[in-house]
Amino acid sequence: MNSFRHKKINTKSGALKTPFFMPDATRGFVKFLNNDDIKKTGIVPMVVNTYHLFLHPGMEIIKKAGGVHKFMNYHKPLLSDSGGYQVFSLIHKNPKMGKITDNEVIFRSPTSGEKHIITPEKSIQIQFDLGVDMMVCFDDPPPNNYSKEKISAAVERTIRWAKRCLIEYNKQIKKRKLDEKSRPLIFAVVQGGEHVDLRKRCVDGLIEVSKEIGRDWDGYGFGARHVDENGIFLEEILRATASFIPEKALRFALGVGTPEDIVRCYPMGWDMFDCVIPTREGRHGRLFIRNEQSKFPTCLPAGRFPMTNTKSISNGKKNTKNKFYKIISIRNSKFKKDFSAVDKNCDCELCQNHTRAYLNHLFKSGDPLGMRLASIHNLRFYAKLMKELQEL
RNA sequence: GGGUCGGUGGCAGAGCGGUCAAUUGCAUCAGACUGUAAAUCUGACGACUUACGUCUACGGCGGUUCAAAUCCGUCCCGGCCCA
Repeated sequence: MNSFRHKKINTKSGALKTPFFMPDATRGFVKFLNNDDIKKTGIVPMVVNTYHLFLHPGMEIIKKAGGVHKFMNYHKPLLSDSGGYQVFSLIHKNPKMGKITDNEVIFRSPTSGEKHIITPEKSIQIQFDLGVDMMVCFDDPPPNNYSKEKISAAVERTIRWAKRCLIEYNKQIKKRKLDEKSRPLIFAVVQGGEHVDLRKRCVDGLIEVSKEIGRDWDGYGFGARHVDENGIFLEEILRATASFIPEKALRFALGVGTPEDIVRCYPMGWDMFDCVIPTREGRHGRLFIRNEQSKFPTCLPAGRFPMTNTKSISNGKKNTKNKFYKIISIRNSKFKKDFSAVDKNCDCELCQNHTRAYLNHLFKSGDPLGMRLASIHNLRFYAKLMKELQEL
């Protein structure tokens, strides 16, 4: 079953081989890093966010700049998230932040309090204006602990919205005279929480939509959270959902994840990943280090690689045994006098030039340089991990 | 020498009779983070104890009071003003 298919996809900004990881450049930048930093990590595609860029700097500026690539001066593949996640992270988590109706979502800007209405059509229009290479349907990702009824309602809404997105997509393609080569790829999103039957229903509904409208989805995303409330990876849900998705479509595990989660998802058929973890954890002083003793990835295809849950249910503590990597918190006092490299086998700017003691000092001093170097290191870790997966 | 204002936990700085082992910030020590409201957030932070709790603490000593970081006396130390 674990067929390691390496798909090659073509976008107007270049080709990509799966699997690949995209860091989140939500507002058009990866915090603390410039394009040269990104390039040196080996990372190529990135994710930008429709809602955040719509708010600031606003579409007038982006259009005037000639699209988000030109604005960022980043001319490699970019995927835009639709703003659907903000329905979850802003509104579902805090109803004061806006309102969801069947027709639209009213967001209250977290910064200004200003109200903005996003509809599926508007999200797609914005994404075309951004000029990205890959776009995502506007969806409604409910928290996994909602009742099954509520999650089912979100599934149906997500399907209805996907239809509106696809209609708008076709409209924009026509209006902008785009062809197969120049059009952005479009991804539907599968909701359904922790319910396999709802995930199945969602994929089926999305397939129906594509038949009805007469255009296949280029890919399907796994929506909402892929871990339960205890942080336990929803292995069976991810596996089942991947199996429901049409074989030739791309499978995008939105928001996945830890290195461990990515490595687990890939054999299930997931091709693309994005996550804030490498950069956010980096900014918070947590550095990923490859475990030399680990036999990964050579034993991965055989399915014998230890895929321990990050947290065990019984005691809530981390199980780091047999992991192929570990994480150090560089702010911990034990690194104050540690003059070794963060990872002596790493070729990133941090590990090649500085000691743990120095990075500890940078973090203790609160200087942005520490956060930059840590982000670079973690992205380098992810880039190398993806390369290994690509070579399986 | 006279006057005056002050001396509080690693630092800064609240409290000005009981609800004070003492607000808050910083520092320190841990932890969390999964389609980024995150350079954020949470917890611990006098000693001993798993905990209940006990002890020692608001410059020193001595008073007043059922009760003092808080009131009084005195001494020591510091800032400012006058000689």
